[in-house]
Amino acid sequence: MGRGKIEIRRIENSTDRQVTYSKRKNGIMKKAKELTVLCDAKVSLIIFSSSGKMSEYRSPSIPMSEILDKYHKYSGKKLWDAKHEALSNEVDRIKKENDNLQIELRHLNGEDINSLHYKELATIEEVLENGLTKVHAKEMEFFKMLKKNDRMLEEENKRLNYILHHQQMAMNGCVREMESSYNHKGRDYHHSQMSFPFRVQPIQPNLQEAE
Amino acid sequence: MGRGKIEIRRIENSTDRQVTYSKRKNGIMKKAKELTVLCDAKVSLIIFSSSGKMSEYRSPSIPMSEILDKYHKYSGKKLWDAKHEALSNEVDRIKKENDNLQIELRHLNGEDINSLHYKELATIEEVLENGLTKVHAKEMEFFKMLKKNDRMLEEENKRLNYILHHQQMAMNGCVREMESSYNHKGRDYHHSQMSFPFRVQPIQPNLQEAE
DNA sequence: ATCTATTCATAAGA
DNA sequence: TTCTTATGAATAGAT
Repeated sequence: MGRGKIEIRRIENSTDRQVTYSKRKNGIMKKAKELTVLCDAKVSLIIFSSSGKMSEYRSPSIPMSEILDKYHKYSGKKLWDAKHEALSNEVDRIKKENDNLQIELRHLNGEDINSLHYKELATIEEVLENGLTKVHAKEMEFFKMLKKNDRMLEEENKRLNYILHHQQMAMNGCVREMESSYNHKGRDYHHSQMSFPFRVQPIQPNLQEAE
Repeated sequence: MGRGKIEIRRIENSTDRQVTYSKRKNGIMKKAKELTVLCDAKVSLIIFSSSGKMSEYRSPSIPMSEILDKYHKYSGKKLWDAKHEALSNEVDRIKKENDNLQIELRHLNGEDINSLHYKELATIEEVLENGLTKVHAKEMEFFKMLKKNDRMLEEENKRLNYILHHQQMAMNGCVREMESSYNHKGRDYHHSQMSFPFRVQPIQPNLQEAE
C-alpha cells in the first residue's frame, strides 16, 4: 500500500523502520478509534517502540483497571502477582478466624448451642462461670472502693460542717459587735452575712482511673 | 475503503455493526502483527466487542505482566496498586473487627477488665449470666434425657431378668426330667445348661443426636 | 462467506 | 518530521 509492496519482515534500516513505525502507529491508532466508535467496542492498545517509547490508545471512559479485570476473567491468566495472592489469602484466613470467633461468642451468649456435645457445653459453662467469678470480684472491688470513698467524703463533710459552723458563729459574733457600734452607718445586716465569699474544693477521686 | 464512504459514528444496524466489527477486528489485528514484525515493536491489543467478547493480540514472547509493568512505569497510573490498596484496606478492616471480637471474648473470659467502667462490667455480667442460664437449661435437658433413658433401661433390664428367670426355671425342670429318664445315655447336665445360646440386644439410644 | 468497487493507508520520494 | 503521490490494502455494500 504505497509506491511499492513490502514484505512483512523486520525493516533493517533503522531510519526507515522508525519512519514506518511512526506512520503505522498513527494508522493503527486511528483504526482503534474507528473500531471503538463504529462498533461500540472497548479497545486497549499499548505499543512500545523498539526504542522503548510507549504509546497508548484506550476507548474513552473505560479505565485500564476495568480492562484488566475483564482480561483477567477472560484469559484466566493471573496478572495478580504474588503480593496480591498473598493478600487475598490473608483475607480468607482472617475471615475464617473471624467466623470462629463469632461462633465462640455466640456460644458464650448461649446461642446456637443445640448441636453441641455435652463436653462442649461443660467447657462453655466453665468459661462462663470463670468469667462471672472474675467479673463479680471486680465489681466487689468497685463496691469496696465506693464505700471507702463514701466514708472519706462523709468525714470530710463532717469536718467542713464543723469548720463552717464555727466560722459562722465567729462571724455572727463579729456582726453583732459591728451592729451595736456602727448601726448608725446604715450597714445592712443581711447583706453582710450573705456576701461572705466562701468556697470549698470538694474531694472527688476519679473512680474510673483508680486501679 | 469500500463501496462507499462511511461516517465514523456508531453503526446503528446491529447486524452491520457486527459484520464491520468482525472485519475491522481482523484488520487491526493484522496491522498490529505487521507493526510488531516490521518495526520491532511490542504491541498489546485487547478488544471487547459490544457484546462483551474479548479478542487479544500480543507481540510474541512478551508476557502481559511485562507490558503492564512498563505501562505502569510510563503512565504513572496505579492500576494494580489500586487493587492492592483495596485488598489491603479490607485486611485492615477485618483485622480490626477481629481485634474487637477478641477483646469481647477476653472480657467474657474475665480478662482485661481492670480498665472497664462499671456500666461495662454490668453489661458483661448480664451477658455471662444470660449465657449461663441458657447453657444450664440445655444441660438440664441433657440430664432429663439421660434420666429418662436410665429409667427405660432399668425397666428393660427388669423385664429381661424376669424372662431369663422363667426360662431358666423351665429349663431346669426340663433337664431334671431328662436326667431322670435318660440318665443312662451319659448326657452331661452342666453342658446342657451352659451351652444355651442366649443373646440380648441392649437398647442404646444415641444421646448426641437426640434433639 | 465471497466478491469487487471504492476508499484508505502508506512506501517512497522530496 | 511533514507533504505528496502512486500504489496496494482494507473494507462497505452487495451477493
